[in-house]
Amino acid sequence: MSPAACYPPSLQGAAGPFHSSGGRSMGDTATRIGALRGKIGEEVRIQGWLYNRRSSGKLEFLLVRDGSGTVQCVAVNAELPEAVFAKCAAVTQESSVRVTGIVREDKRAPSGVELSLRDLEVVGPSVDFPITPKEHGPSFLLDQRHLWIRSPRQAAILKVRHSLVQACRDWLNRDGFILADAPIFTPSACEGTTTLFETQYFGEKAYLTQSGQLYNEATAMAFGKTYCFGPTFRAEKSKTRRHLIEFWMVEPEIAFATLEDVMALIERFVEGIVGRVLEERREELKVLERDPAPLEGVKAPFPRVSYDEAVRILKEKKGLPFEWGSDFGAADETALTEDYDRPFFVHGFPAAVKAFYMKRDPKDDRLSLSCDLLAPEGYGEIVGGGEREDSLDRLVGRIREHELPLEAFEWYLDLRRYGSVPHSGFGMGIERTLTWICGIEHLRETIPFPRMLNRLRP
RNA sequence: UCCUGAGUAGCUCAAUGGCAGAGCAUCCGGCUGUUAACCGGAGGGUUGUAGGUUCGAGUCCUACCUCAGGAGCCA
Repeated sequence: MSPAACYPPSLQGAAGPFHSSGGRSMGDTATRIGALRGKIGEEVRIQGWLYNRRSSGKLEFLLVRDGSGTVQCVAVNAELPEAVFAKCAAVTQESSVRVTGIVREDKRAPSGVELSLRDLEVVGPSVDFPITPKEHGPSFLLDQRHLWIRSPRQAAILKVRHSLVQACRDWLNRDGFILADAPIFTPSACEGTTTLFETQYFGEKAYLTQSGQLYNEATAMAFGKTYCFGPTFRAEKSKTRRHLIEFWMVEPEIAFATLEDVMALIERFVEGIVGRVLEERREELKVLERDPAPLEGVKAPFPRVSYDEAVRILKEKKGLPFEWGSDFGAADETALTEDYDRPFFVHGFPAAVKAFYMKRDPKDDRLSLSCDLLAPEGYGEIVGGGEREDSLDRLVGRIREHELPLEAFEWYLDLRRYGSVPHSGFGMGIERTLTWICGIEHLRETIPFPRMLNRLRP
Protein backbone atom coordinates (compact mmCIF):
# COMPACT_ATOMS: atom_id res chain seq x y z
CA MET A 1 0.00 0.00 0.00
CA SER A 2 1.30 3.41 -0.86
CA PRO A 3 1.74 5.60 2.21
CA ALA A 4 -0.11 8.37 0.41
CA ALA A 5 -3.25 6.24 0.41
CA CYS A 6 -3.38 6.55 4.18
CA TYR A 7 -3.59 10.32 4.36
CA PRO A 8 -6.88 12.16 4.39
CA PRO A 9 -7.73 13.64 0.97
CA SER A 10 -7.43 17.16 2.33
CA LEU A 11 -3.70 16.65 2.81
CA GLN A 12 -3.09 15.35 -0.69
CA GLY A 13 -2.21 18.03 -3.20
CA ALA A 14 -1.13 17.72 -6.81
CA ALA A 15 2.47 17.84 -5.63
CA GLY A 16 1.90 15.05 -3.12
CA PRO A 17 1.32 15.09 0.61
CA PHE A 18 3.31 17.35 2.90
CA HIS A 19 5.24 19.04 0.11
CA SER A 20 6.27 22.52 1.06
CA SER A 21 5.93 23.88 -2.43
CA GLY A 22 2.36 25.05 -2.16
CA GLY A 23 0.40 26.28 0.78
CA ARG A 24 -0.84 29.63 1.92
CA SER A 25 1.69 32.26 2.80
CA MET A 26 1.59 34.20 6.04
CA GLY A 27 0.82 37.46 4.29
CA ASP A 28 -2.77 38.06 3.21
CA THR A 29 -2.13 38.32 -0.51
CA ALA A 30 1.41 36.98 -0.80
CA THR A 31 2.28 33.89 -2.85
CA ARG A 32 4.69 31.15 -1.83
CA ILE A 33 7.54 30.82 -4.33
CA GLY A 34 6.95 27.07 -4.59
CA ALA A 35 3.49 27.80 -6.01
CA LEU A 36 4.58 30.28 -8.71
CA ARG A 37 4.56 27.74 -11.54
CA GLY A 38 0.78 27.62 -11.33
CA LYS A 39 0.46 31.40 -11.66
CA ILE A 40 2.09 32.13 -15.04
CA GLY A 41 0.91 35.49 -16.36
CA GLU A 42 -0.49 36.70 -13.04
CA GLU A 43 0.75 39.57 -10.91
CA VAL A 44 1.81 38.26 -7.50
CA ARG A 45 3.52 39.47 -4.36
CA ILE A 46 6.20 37.29 -2.80
CA GLN A 47 8.04 37.83 0.47
CA GLY A 48 11.34 36.40 1.50
CA TRP A 49 15.05 37.07 1.68
CA LEU A 50 17.56 38.12 -0.96
CA TYR A 51 19.73 35.07 -1.64
CA ASN A 52 21.96 36.76 -4.21
CA ARG A 53 21.95 39.66 -6.65
CA ARG A 54 23.57 39.90 -10.07
CA SER A 55 23.74 43.06 -12.07
CA SER A 56 24.18 43.78 -15.75
CA GLY A 57 24.10 47.52 -16.15
CA LYS A 58 20.49 48.47 -16.62
CA LEU A 59 19.29 45.04 -15.44
CA GLU A 60 19.21 43.67 -11.92
CA PHE A 61 18.69 39.96 -11.17
CA LEU A 62 17.45 39.38 -7.62
CA LEU A 63 17.31 35.81 -6.33
CA VAL A 64 14.68 35.68 -3.60
CA ARG A 65 14.02 32.66 -1.37
CA ASP A 66 11.17 32.13 1.05
CA GLY A 67 11.69 28.59 2.35
CA SER A 68 9.45 27.02 -0.29
CA GLY A 69 11.78 27.80 -3.16
CA THR A 70 13.97 30.40 -4.85
CA VAL A 71 12.98 32.60 -7.76
CA GLN A 72 14.83 35.10 -9.93
CA CYS A 73 13.24 38.55 -10.06
CA VAL A 74 14.29 40.70 -13.00
CA ALA A 75 14.31 44.48 -12.67
CA VAL A 76 14.59 46.38 -15.98
CA ASN A 77 15.70 50.00 -15.63
CA ALA A 78 13.70 51.23 -18.64
CA GLU A 79 10.45 49.72 -17.32
CA LEU A 80 10.64 51.01 -13.75
CA PRO A 81 10.54 54.35 -11.91
CA GLU A 82 14.06 55.52 -11.11
CA ALA A 83 13.54 55.11 -7.34
CA VAL A 84 12.39 51.47 -7.64
CA PHE A 85 15.35 50.50 -9.83
CA ALA A 86 17.75 52.27 -7.48
CA LYS A 87 16.37 50.22 -4.57
CA CYS A 88 16.86 47.01 -6.55
CA ALA A 89 20.45 47.96 -7.35
CA ALA A 90 21.20 48.61 -3.68
CA VAL A 91 19.48 45.73 -1.87
CA THR A 92 21.99 43.56 -0.01
CA GLN A 93 22.38 39.81 0.57
CA GLU A 94 19.82 38.38 3.03
CA SER A 95 17.79 41.58 3.33
CA SER A 96 14.13 40.66 3.78
CA VAL A 97 11.97 41.88 0.91
CA ARG A 98 8.49 41.97 -0.53
CA VAL A 99 8.49 41.83 -4.33
CA THR A 100 5.57 42.48 -6.67
CA GLY A 101 5.81 41.29 -10.25
CA ILE A 102 4.40 39.29 -13.16
CA VAL A 103 5.16 35.55 -13.25
CA ARG A 104 6.79 34.50 -16.53
CA GLU A 105 8.26 31.32 -17.92
CA ASP A 106 11.82 31.88 -19.16
CA LYS A 107 14.47 29.33 -20.04
CA ARG A 108 17.18 31.74 -18.92
CA ALA A 109 15.89 31.74 -15.33
CA PRO A 110 17.56 29.23 -12.96
CA SER A 111 14.22 27.60 -12.08
CA GLY A 112 12.57 28.14 -15.47
CA VAL A 113 10.17 30.64 -13.91
CA GLU A 114 10.94 34.24 -13.05
CA LEU A 115 9.27 37.40 -11.89
CA SER A 116 9.23 40.61 -13.94
CA LEU A 117 9.68 42.98 -11.06
CA ARG A 118 7.18 45.82 -10.61
CA ASP A 119 7.97 46.95 -7.09
CA LEU A 120 10.32 46.12 -4.23
CA GLU A 121 9.99 46.82 -0.52
CA VAL A 122 12.91 46.20 1.81
CA VAL A 123 11.34 44.95 5.04
CA GLY A 124 14.57 44.63 7.02
CA PRO A 125 18.01 45.46 5.64
CA SER A 126 20.97 43.10 6.07
CA VAL A 127 24.46 44.58 6.37
CA ASP A 128 27.59 42.48 5.75
CA PHE A 129 25.98 39.04 5.88
CA PRO A 130 28.84 36.80 7.02
CA ILE A 131 28.21 33.78 4.76
CA THR A 132 29.11 34.67 1.19
CA PRO A 133 28.37 32.48 -1.86
CA LYS A 134 31.89 31.08 -1.67
CA GLU A 135 33.66 28.35 0.24
CA HIS A 136 33.85 28.42 4.02
CA GLY A 137 35.35 26.13 6.63
CA PRO A 138 33.27 23.99 9.00
CA SER A 139 34.33 25.86 12.11
CA PHE A 140 33.20 29.22 10.75
CA LEU A 141 29.97 27.79 9.41
CA LEU A 142 29.13 26.10 12.71
CA ASP A 143 29.72 29.40 14.51
CA GLN A 144 27.22 30.88 12.03
CA ARG A 145 24.82 27.92 12.24
CA HIS A 146 21.82 30.21 12.90
CA LEU A 147 22.50 31.80 9.49
CA TRP A 148 23.97 28.75 7.74
CA ILE A 149 20.60 26.94 7.83
CA ARG A 150 19.38 29.50 5.24
CA SER A 151 21.67 28.01 2.59
CA PRO A 152 20.17 25.62 0.00
CA ARG A 153 22.17 22.59 1.04
CA GLN A 154 21.47 22.94 4.76
CA ALA A 155 17.81 23.67 4.13
CA ALA A 156 17.59 20.54 1.96
CA ILE A 157 19.06 18.34 4.70
CA LEU A 158 16.68 19.74 7.30
CA LYS A 159 13.71 19.21 5.00
CA VAL A 160 14.74 15.57 4.61
CA ARG A 161 14.94 15.44 8.41
CA HIS A 162 11.40 16.80 8.64
CA SER A 163 10.15 14.07 6.31
CA LEU A 164 12.09 11.32 8.04
CA VAL A 165 10.75 12.27 11.48
CA GLN A 166 7.22 12.45 10.13
CA ALA A 167 7.73 9.11 8.33
CA CYS A 168 8.83 7.39 11.55
CA ARG A 169 5.83 8.66 13.48
CA ASP A 170 3.32 7.91 10.73
CA TRP A 171 4.68 4.43 10.10
CA LEU A 172 4.55 3.42 13.77
CA ASN A 173 1.18 5.06 14.38
CA ARG A 174 -0.27 3.24 11.39
CA ASP A 175 1.19 -0.05 12.63
CA GLY A 176 -0.65 0.28 15.95
CA PHE A 177 2.09 1.71 18.16
CA ILE A 178 1.16 4.16 20.93
CA LEU A 179 3.46 7.15 21.47
CA ALA A 180 4.46 7.29 25.15
CA ASP A 181 7.49 9.52 25.58
CA ALA A 182 10.08 8.76 28.22
CA PRO A 183 11.22 11.46 30.66
CA ILE A 184 14.26 13.64 30.04
CA PHE A 185 15.10 14.00 33.75
CA THR A 186 15.96 10.63 35.24
CA PRO A 187 17.01 9.69 38.76
CA SER A 188 19.76 7.30 37.65
CA ALA A 189 21.50 5.65 34.75
CA CYS A 190 19.37 3.79 32.23
CA GLU A 191 22.23 1.59 31.22
CA GLY A 192 24.90 2.58 33.67
CA THR A 193 27.63 2.22 31.09
CA THR A 194 28.13 5.69 29.74
CA THR A 195 28.64 9.11 31.20
CA LEU A 196 25.59 11.08 32.22
CA PHE A 197 24.94 14.78 32.35
CA GLU A 198 24.28 15.62 35.98
CA THR A 199 21.88 18.37 36.97
CA GLN A 200 19.99 19.56 40.03
CA TYR A 201 16.37 18.66 40.69
CA PHE A 202 15.25 20.78 43.67
CA GLY A 203 18.26 19.82 45.71
CA GLU A 204 18.40 16.24 44.46
CA LYS A 205 20.80 14.95 41.82
CA ALA A 206 19.16 14.16 38.50
CA TYR A 207 20.51 13.12 35.11
CA LEU A 208 19.55 13.78 31.51
CA THR A 209 18.29 10.64 29.82
CA GLN A 210 20.62 8.57 27.69
CA SER A 211 17.85 6.22 26.51
CA GLY A 212 14.11 5.83 26.93
CA GLN A 213 14.63 2.06 27.06
CA LEU A 214 13.64 1.21 30.63
CA TYR A 215 10.55 3.42 30.56
CA ASN A 216 9.55 1.94 27.19
CA GLU A 217 9.43 -1.48 28.78
CA ALA A 218 6.89 -0.13 31.27
CA THR A 219 4.74 1.48 28.60
CA ALA A 220 4.95 -1.67 26.44
CA MET A 221 3.36 -3.59 29.32
CA ALA A 222 0.57 -0.99 29.26
CA PHE A 223 0.01 -0.67 25.51
CA GLY A 224 1.52 -3.78 23.94
CA LYS A 225 3.19 -1.76 21.19
CA THR A 226 4.71 1.57 22.12
CA TYR A 227 7.44 4.01 21.18
CA CYS A 228 9.15 7.13 22.41
CA PHE A 229 10.72 9.79 20.23
CA GLY A 230 12.91 12.39 21.77
CA PRO A 231 16.32 13.83 22.46
CA THR A 232 18.93 11.87 24.34
CA PHE A 233 22.17 12.99 25.96
CA ARG A 234 25.59 11.39 26.23
CA ALA A 235 28.35 13.13 28.15
CA GLU A 236 30.92 11.15 26.19
CA LYS A 237 34.03 12.90 24.97
CA SER A 238 33.41 11.44 21.54
CA LYS A 239 34.96 13.39 18.73
CA THR A 240 34.08 11.77 15.42
CA ARG A 241 31.84 12.42 12.45
CA ARG A 242 29.23 10.00 13.81
CA HIS A 243 28.74 11.40 17.30
CA LEU A 244 26.67 14.15 18.84
CA ILE A 245 26.33 15.01 22.52
CA GLU A 246 22.60 15.60 22.05
CA PHE A 247 20.80 13.48 19.47
CA TRP A 248 17.35 12.12 18.70
CA MET A 249 16.19 8.54 18.85
CA VAL A 250 13.00 6.72 18.02
CA GLU A 251 12.62 3.70 20.28
CA PRO A 252 9.79 1.20 19.72
CA GLU A 253 9.13 -1.63 22.19
CA ILE A 254 6.76 -4.58 21.74
CA ALA A 255 5.39 -6.98 24.34
CA PHE A 256 5.53 -10.70 23.48
CA ALA A 257 8.05 -10.01 20.66
CA THR A 258 11.20 -12.08 20.15
CA LEU A 259 14.49 -11.08 18.56
CA GLU A 260 13.25 -12.55 15.26
CA ASP A 261 10.07 -10.48 15.52
CA VAL A 262 11.96 -7.26 16.15
CA MET A 263 14.35 -7.83 13.23
CA ALA A 264 11.32 -8.36 10.98
CA LEU A 265 9.87 -5.11 12.35
CA ILE A 266 13.09 -3.16 11.83
CA GLU A 267 13.40 -4.14 8.18
CA ARG A 268 9.78 -3.28 7.40
CA PHE A 269 10.18 0.03 9.27
CA VAL A 270 13.41 1.07 7.56
CA GLU A 271 12.05 0.10 4.13
CA GLY A 272 8.97 2.21 4.86
CA ILE A 273 10.69 5.36 6.06
CA VAL A 274 13.32 5.35 3.29
CA GLY A 275 10.51 4.90 0.75
CA ARG A 276 8.64 7.83 2.22
CA VAL A 277 11.69 10.11 2.01
CA LEU A 278 12.18 9.08 -1.64
CA GLU A 279 8.54 9.96 -2.30
CA GLU A 280 8.70 13.39 -0.70
CA ARG A 281 12.26 14.64 -1.06
CA ARG A 282 13.55 13.89 -4.57
CA GLU A 283 14.39 17.56 -5.14
CA GLU A 284 16.30 17.86 -1.88
CA LEU A 285 18.31 14.68 -2.57
CA LYS A 286 19.20 16.21 -5.94
CA VAL A 287 20.43 19.39 -4.22
CA LEU A 288 22.57 17.16 -2.00
CA GLU A 289 23.84 15.25 -5.08
CA ARG A 290 22.68 12.05 -3.37
CA ASP A 291 22.32 9.17 -5.84
CA PRO A 292 18.84 7.78 -5.05
CA ALA A 293 19.59 4.34 -6.58
CA PRO A 294 21.06 2.75 -3.41
CA LEU A 295 18.06 4.02 -1.43
CA GLU A 296 15.61 2.63 -3.97
CA GLY A 297 17.16 -0.80 -3.35
CA VAL A 298 16.36 -0.70 0.38
CA LYS A 299 13.78 -3.52 0.36
CA ALA A 300 13.11 -6.20 2.97
CA PRO A 301 14.31 -8.77 3.76
CA PHE A 302 17.70 -7.49 4.92
CA PRO A 303 20.62 -9.92 5.18
CA ARG A 304 21.24 -11.40 8.63
CA VAL A 305 24.78 -12.11 9.77
CA SER A 306 25.54 -13.65 13.15
CA TYR A 307 28.26 -12.06 15.26
CA ASP A 308 30.29 -15.28 14.86
CA GLU A 309 30.05 -15.06 11.05
CA ALA A 310 30.92 -11.36 11.13
CA VAL A 311 34.04 -12.08 13.16
CA ARG A 312 35.04 -14.77 10.65
CA ILE A 313 34.48 -12.35 7.74
CA LEU A 314 36.62 -9.69 9.40
CA LYS A 315 39.46 -12.06 10.22
CA GLU A 316 39.52 -14.32 7.17
CA LYS A 317 38.07 -12.26 4.33
CA LYS A 318 39.09 -8.74 5.38
CA GLY A 319 42.30 -9.64 7.15
CA LEU A 320 41.58 -7.41 10.10
CA PRO A 321 43.01 -8.16 13.54
CA PHE A 322 39.73 -8.74 15.35
CA GLU A 323 39.30 -10.58 18.66
CA TRP A 324 36.12 -12.56 19.33
CA GLY A 325 34.34 -10.86 22.21
CA SER A 326 34.90 -7.21 21.42
CA ASP A 327 32.49 -4.76 19.82
CA PHE A 328 33.03 -3.56 16.26
CA GLY A 329 35.07 -0.42 15.72
CA ALA A 330 34.45 2.07 12.95
CA ALA A 331 36.90 0.35 10.59
CA ASP A 332 35.28 -3.06 11.24
CA GLU A 333 31.82 -1.70 10.49
CA THR A 334 32.99 -0.08 7.28
CA ALA A 335 34.65 -3.31 6.15
CA LEU A 336 31.46 -5.29 6.83
CA THR A 337 29.23 -2.86 4.93
CA GLU A 338 31.36 -3.26 1.77
CA ASP A 339 29.72 -6.62 1.01
CA TYR A 340 26.08 -5.48 1.07
CA ASP A 341 23.91 -3.27 -1.12
CA ARG A 342 21.31 -2.63 1.58
CA PRO A 343 21.18 -2.37 5.38
CA PHE A 344 21.95 -5.66 7.12
CA PHE A 345 21.72 -7.14 10.59
CA VAL A 346 24.47 -8.39 12.83
CA HIS A 347 22.85 -10.42 15.63
CA GLY A 348 23.93 -12.44 18.63
CA PHE A 349 26.59 -10.14 20.09
CA PRO A 350 28.55 -11.28 23.12
CA ALA A 351 26.53 -10.41 26.21
CA ALA A 352 29.54 -8.64 27.69
CA VAL A 353 29.44 -5.82 25.14
CA LYS A 354 25.69 -5.18 25.45
CA ALA A 355 23.52 -3.57 28.12
CA PHE A 356 22.57 -5.47 31.28
CA TYR A 357 18.89 -5.82 30.27
CA MET A 358 19.65 -7.80 27.10
CA LYS A 359 18.41 -11.39 27.28
CA ARG A 360 21.00 -14.17 27.02
CA ASP A 361 20.77 -16.69 24.23
CA PRO A 362 19.35 -19.85 25.88
CA LYS A 363 21.52 -21.93 23.51
CA ASP A 364 24.78 -20.11 24.35
CA ASP A 365 25.10 -18.14 27.57
CA ARG A 366 28.00 -16.07 26.23
CA LEU A 367 25.70 -14.49 23.65
CA SER A 368 22.84 -12.03 23.88
CA LEU A 369 19.63 -11.92 21.85
CA SER A 370 20.67 -8.61 20.35
CA CYS A 371 20.99 -7.09 16.90
CA ASP A 372 22.47 -4.04 15.24
CA LEU A 373 21.43 -2.74 11.84
CA LEU A 374 24.33 -1.42 9.77
CA ALA A 375 23.69 0.98 6.91
CA PRO A 376 25.56 0.26 3.65
CA GLU A 377 28.04 2.49 1.78
CA GLY A 378 30.28 2.57 4.82
CA TYR A 379 27.83 4.33 7.13
CA GLY A 380 27.55 1.63 9.79
CA GLU A 381 25.33 1.26 12.82
CA ILE A 382 22.03 3.12 12.78
CA VAL A 383 19.87 0.77 14.90
CA GLY A 384 20.50 -1.24 18.04
CA GLY A 385 17.93 -3.61 19.47
CA GLY A 386 17.09 -6.98 20.90
CA GLU A 387 15.11 -9.09 23.31
CA ARG A 388 14.99 -8.03 26.97
CA GLU A 389 15.59 -10.17 30.03
CA ASP A 390 12.12 -11.07 31.33
CA SER A 391 13.11 -13.24 34.30
CA LEU A 392 13.18 -11.42 37.65
CA ASP A 393 15.95 -13.58 39.10
CA ARG A 394 18.23 -13.33 36.10
CA LEU A 395 17.68 -9.59 35.81
CA VAL A 396 18.57 -9.07 39.48
CA GLY A 397 21.72 -11.08 38.82
CA ARG A 398 22.67 -8.86 35.89
CA ILE A 399 22.15 -5.68 37.89
CA ARG A 400 24.41 -7.07 40.63
CA GLU A 401 27.04 -8.14 38.06
CA HIS A 402 27.09 -4.62 36.64
CA GLU A 403 27.33 -3.22 40.21
CA LEU A 404 24.27 -1.03 39.71
CA PRO A 405 22.22 0.15 42.73
CA LEU A 406 19.35 -2.30 43.03
CA GLU A 407 17.04 0.19 44.83
CA ALA A 408 17.02 2.46 41.78
CA PHE A 409 15.71 -0.38 39.64
CA GLU A 410 12.89 -1.59 41.91
CA TRP A 411 10.21 -0.08 39.67
CA TYR A 412 11.85 -1.69 36.66
CA LEU A 413 11.94 -5.05 38.43
CA ASP A 414 8.21 -4.65 39.12
CA LEU A 415 7.67 -5.16 35.38
CA ARG A 416 8.99 -8.73 35.94
CA ARG A 417 6.96 -9.19 39.16
CA TYR A 418 3.59 -8.29 37.68
CA GLY A 419 2.91 -10.24 34.51
CA SER A 420 6.33 -10.41 32.89
CA VAL A 421 6.36 -11.38 29.19
CA PRO A 422 9.01 -11.82 26.54
CA HIS A 423 9.51 -8.42 24.90
CA SER A 424 11.81 -6.77 22.43
CA GLY A 425 12.50 -3.40 20.91
CA PHE A 426 15.05 -1.19 19.24
CA GLY A 427 16.39 2.34 19.03
CA MET A 428 17.18 4.15 15.80
CA GLY A 429 19.39 7.22 15.74
CA ILE A 430 17.75 9.91 13.64
CA GLU A 431 20.92 11.81 12.76
CA ARG A 432 22.91 8.71 11.78
CA THR A 433 20.04 7.52 9.63
CA LEU A 434 19.82 10.95 8.01
CA THR A 435 23.56 11.06 7.36
CA TRP A 436 23.20 7.82 5.40
CA ILE A 437 20.00 8.83 3.58
CA CYS A 438 21.45 12.22 2.61
CA GLY A 439 24.79 10.64 1.69
CA ILE A 440 26.78 13.25 3.59
CA GLU A 441 30.09 13.12 5.40
CA HIS A 442 29.30 14.35 8.89
CA LEU A 443 26.17 14.02 11.02
CA ARG A 444 26.56 17.52 12.47
CA GLU A 445 24.69 18.90 9.45
CA THR A 446 21.62 16.73 10.07
CA ILE A 447 20.35 18.58 13.17
CA PRO A 448 19.43 22.28 13.23
CA PHE A 449 21.74 23.16 16.12
CA PRO A 450 24.32 20.43 16.79
CA ARG A 451 25.70 19.93 20.28
CA MET A 452 29.21 18.51 20.10
CA LEU A 453 32.31 18.27 22.18
CA ASN A 454 33.63 21.88 22.39
CA ARG A 455 30.51 23.28 20.75
CA LEU A 456 27.53 24.51 22.74
CA ARG A 457 26.78 27.66 20.69
CA PRO A 458 24.77 29.02 18.99
C1' U B 1 41.60 11.06 27.47
C1' C B 2 45.08 9.66 23.38
C1' C B 3 47.17 10.24 18.21
C1' U B 4 47.69 13.43 13.77
C1' G B 5 47.18 18.08 11.39
C1' A B 6 45.94 23.36 11.13
C1' G B 7 45.68 28.58 13.15
C1' U B 8 48.00 34.89 8.15
C1' A B 9 42.49 40.56 5.86
C1' G B 10 35.22 39.57 7.34
C1' C B 11 35.74 34.42 4.52
C1' U B 12 38.92 30.69 1.64
C1' C B 13 43.97 30.37 1.10
C1' A B 14 49.44 31.84 -0.73
C1' A B 15 54.23 33.71 0.94
C1' U B 16 63.02 29.52 0.16
C1' G B 17 64.60 32.56 7.62
C1' G B 18 64.98 38.61 4.05
C1' C B 19 59.34 44.66 1.62
C1' A B 20 52.48 40.90 4.22
C1' G B 21 49.88 38.72 -1.05
C1' A B 22 45.53 36.79 -4.14
C1' G B 23 40.33 35.50 -4.88
C1' C B 24 35.60 36.35 -2.72
C1' A B 25 32.93 39.89 0.47
C1' U B 26 32.61 45.54 1.28
C1' C B 27 32.85 50.63 -1.12
C1' C B 28 33.32 53.53 -6.03
C1' G B 29 32.89 53.17 -11.47
C1' G B 30 31.30 50.22 -16.20
C1' C B 31 27.97 46.75 -18.72
C1' U B 32 19.99 45.54 -21.26
C1' G B 33 19.89 38.30 -19.84
C1' U B 34 23.00 37.47 -15.48
C1' U B 35 23.63 31.84 -13.79
C1' A B 36 28.98 31.26 -7.23
C1' A B 37 28.13 36.83 -13.63
C1' C B 38 32.07 39.69 -15.60
C1' C B 39 35.63 44.17 -16.22
C1' G B 40 38.41 48.53 -13.82
C1' G B 41 39.69 50.97 -9.14
C1' A B 42 39.86 51.64 -3.56
C1' G B 43 39.93 50.55 1.61
C1' G B 44 41.02 46.45 4.76
C1' G B 45 46.74 43.01 8.94
C1' U B 46 49.35 43.23 16.75
C1' U B 47 50.36 36.45 11.09
C1' G B 48 46.03 32.31 17.87
C1' U B 49 48.74 33.65 22.91
C1' A B 50 53.35 33.91 25.81
C1' G B 51 58.36 33.10 25.76
C1' G B 52 62.99 31.69 23.09
C1' U B 53 66.89 31.14 18.88
C1' U B 54 68.67 34.74 15.11
C1' C B 55 71.62 40.66 12.30
C1' G B 56 66.52 39.50 10.85
C1' A B 57 60.82 34.96 12.44
C1' G B 58 54.31 34.27 9.27
C1' U B 59 58.37 30.64 8.57
C1' C B 60 62.78 27.50 13.41
C1' C B 61 62.29 25.84 19.05
C1' U B 62 59.19 25.41 23.87
C1' A B 63 54.62 25.88 26.43
C1' C B 64 49.62 27.05 26.27
C1' C B 65 44.82 28.10 23.73
C1' U B 66 41.39 27.10 19.77
C1' C B 67 39.72 24.24 15.73
C1' A B 68 39.60 19.97 12.42
C1' G B 69 40.33 14.68 11.39
C1' G B 70 40.80 9.95 13.71
C1' A B 71 40.82 6.34 18.13
C1' G B 72 38.14 4.60 22.36
C1' C B 73 32.69 4.56 23.64
C1' C B 74 28.21 4.43 21.36
C1' A B 75 22.88 5.58 18.17
